[in-house]
Amino acid sequence: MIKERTTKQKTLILSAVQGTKIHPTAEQVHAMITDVAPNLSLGTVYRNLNRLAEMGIIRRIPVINSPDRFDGDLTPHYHISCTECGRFCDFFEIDYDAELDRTIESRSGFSIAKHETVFYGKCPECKNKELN
Amino acid sequence: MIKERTTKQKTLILSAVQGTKIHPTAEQVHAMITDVAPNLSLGTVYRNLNRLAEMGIIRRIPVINSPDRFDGDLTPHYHISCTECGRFCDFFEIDYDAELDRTIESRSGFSIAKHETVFYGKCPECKNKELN
DNA sequence: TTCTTAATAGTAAATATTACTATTAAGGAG
DNA sequence: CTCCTTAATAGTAATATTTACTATTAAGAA
Repeated sequence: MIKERTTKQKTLILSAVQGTKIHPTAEQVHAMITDVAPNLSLGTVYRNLNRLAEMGIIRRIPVINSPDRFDGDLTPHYHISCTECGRFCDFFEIDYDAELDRTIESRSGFSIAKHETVFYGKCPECKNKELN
Repeated sequence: MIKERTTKQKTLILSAVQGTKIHPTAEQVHAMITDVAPNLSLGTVYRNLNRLAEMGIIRRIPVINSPDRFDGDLTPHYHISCTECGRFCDFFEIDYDAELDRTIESRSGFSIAKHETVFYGKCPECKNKELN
């Protein structure tokens, strides 16, 4: 019984997301791949990113003033976004609070799968630029 | 010296966002207002929502699989999103962790203005539907 | 190797958002 | 209150961003 085929495109897209720390947008994933697979279409990128995210194989992260970003690192962690330059990076030093999910669950009646937290501020570089 | 004019449209848009708990999208804000101001254009809604959000008068909340939502309630609080039906609501029972912002700040070098946290899961209604 | 059909490429279309321009109107100055 | 400057709007076009559609390709079971 066939359910999910392993195609070159799907493999490329997944490894592109898993092989970078830039948290690429769909457009960026497409650009990263077109040199090795010039015919790979943007629609295919979107379709596979969506599916991979739904399956929980990659993460989708919505960000203020940015298209959605994708992260191949499933280790629960938070992100920081620079509101000046758009720089977007991991923050591992504070642990993901899984306890929080259970608390919300018991108090809201929802079943909670996860939470996404993004910190917004100015990166060191952009802070410096403002001094000039 | 003029800097910011108070227009009917701007006032309407702000009070629409402040007067609801549905966390409307830009489109929804527009729909909420067109009965009292039929000529108010969608572009004006976007322009004002963006400005109000930049000024910190309202909040913009990006959500997975949803257009950005706006919240007139500036009280720091978190949100829950139902991944089945898209229902989106406040969760006040857990306090916003302002401490977290200071911790990230000192460890990352960023200056942090805030963080946005959205919990994802299934609302009680959607949980029930699945049992059938 | 054959065959079924999931998945793709290519394209069109829908959705979401921003930009542009003639016109309107907010509000300071007289 | 009236005039005047120009910020802001309406209306529209344009630009993302994302999804849908269809003929064709190719994964992988038999």
